[in-house]
Amino acid sequence: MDGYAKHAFEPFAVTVDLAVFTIRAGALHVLLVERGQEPYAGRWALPGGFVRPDESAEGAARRELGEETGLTDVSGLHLEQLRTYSEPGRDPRMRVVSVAFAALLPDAPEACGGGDAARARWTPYDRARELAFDHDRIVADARERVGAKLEYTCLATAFCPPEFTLGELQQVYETVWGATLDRPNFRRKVLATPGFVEAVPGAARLTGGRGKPAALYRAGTAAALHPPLLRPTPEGRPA
Amino acid sequence: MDGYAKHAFEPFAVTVDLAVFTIRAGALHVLLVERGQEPYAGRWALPGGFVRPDESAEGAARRELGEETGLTDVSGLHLEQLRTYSEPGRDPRMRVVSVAFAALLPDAPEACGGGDAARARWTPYDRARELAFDHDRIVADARERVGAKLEYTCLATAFCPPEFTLGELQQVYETVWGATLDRPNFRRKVLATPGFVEAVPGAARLTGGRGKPAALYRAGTAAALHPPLLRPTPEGRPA
DNA sequence: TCAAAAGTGTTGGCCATACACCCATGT
DNA sequence: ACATGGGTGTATGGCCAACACTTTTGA
Repeated sequence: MDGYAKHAFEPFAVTVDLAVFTIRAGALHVLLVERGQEPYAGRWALPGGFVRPDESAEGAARRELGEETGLTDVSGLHLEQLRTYSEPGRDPRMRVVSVAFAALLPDAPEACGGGDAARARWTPYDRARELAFDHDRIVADARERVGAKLEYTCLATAFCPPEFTLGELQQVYETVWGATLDRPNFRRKVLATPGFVEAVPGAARLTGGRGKPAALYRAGTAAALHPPLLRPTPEGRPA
Repeated sequence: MDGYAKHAFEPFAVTVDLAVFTIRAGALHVLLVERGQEPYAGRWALPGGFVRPDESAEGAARRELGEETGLTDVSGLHLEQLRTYSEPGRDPRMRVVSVAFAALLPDAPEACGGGDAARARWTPYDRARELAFDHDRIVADARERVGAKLEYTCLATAFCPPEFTLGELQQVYETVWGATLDRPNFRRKVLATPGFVEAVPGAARLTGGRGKPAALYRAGTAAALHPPLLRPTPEGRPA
């Protein structure tokens, strides 16, 4: 931080890029926007934009999130800094350093595509390929981070509406991890963690027609998960 | 990323800040430099500097790490992006966005204080207070991250010289966590994790004069730790 | 009456904690 | 001889995966 003067640096542009996830129809989806101009015109990309002079990167990310999703109250949504991508040449025109964020939403407000992007669309994660710039990598990093964080934080509730059933919560895990979990054990683990979820005293909701109505829960106040809820070892890992 | 033009942004300065940790005399130390000019002249700060036009933030961090520590081969050392600090006003003069890194070194090359900093010094973590800018927060974030990563990665070997004893490795954990661990159990857990450490076939080294000579180990190739090595619950946590 | 989903009970095995104990070296 | 640190053995208890079972609804 020493030895700088006004001319000691070349100006950098600082942007934010957002990997916004939701779960729809049992599949992980990510919000993409279609680029209207070169470079990468017509290609899909992560939403994002410039950090303004008077705001932090977090502020910019939250503002963009609101603009792109059309959500008015974006204050309570989970937004997490992922990492910063700074390779020279990641934008062909100029030096752009981008602070990437991961955001999690409950099943999506269908409306999206406000802001300055041409179009916006929820895309199944598996089909979010060949994105502009280095966004393929960013979205892969974000997905890995989200998957890992489900293990040891209470993050999964961020994918759920304000009131949800344990079955829905379990589907979040199963969708993000691509694995199936044992329902009785999942239930016990969640309920055994104080502050993960809290029961809603009143009603019970129908699951989708068939089956016993499930109890409703709200997100609790805890942030960390002790002990963690580990994803099943994919194959013969020593653990 | 849409809608930019050469004038669409105010120039930001982009810097890196490094929280470089080592273990000395059984205590966690962090590398600090003394600032030679305003603001915060005379105060201690994290080493760091501007990202140059032709290098990434990682490249800048590695370069600064070499300059500040005097290490010539800095290629194998653990360097990890922590997060980016971008609050407006974190530097009183101008808009500076800083990408912070955490680095881990084996017991320190005594020589430090090259580069453009006035002086540099290894400081016990507990005395690294009232640093310049928001560096108090950065160093605290870095310490927390390192402590957490010891649980589920093989990172601890980054604090050790190329060949080390299990006792030294255990001291890394005990120092960073501020807890004592059971030696037999620690040993078993480490050896039960394939790729964490590998035995050095040849010699055994004296521990410091007294005691039975300890076997030597090298860092293995594994990155993750399954199952994790959890820090002892400080006090009656439900886990 | 059956299917489907929620929820409860139970058991067996694994692992980790705690601690006892032996080994090798310097003083 | 003893202190010091390295290393091995072992048993108890807790946790968890697996699965059987009951409950409540819609069709």
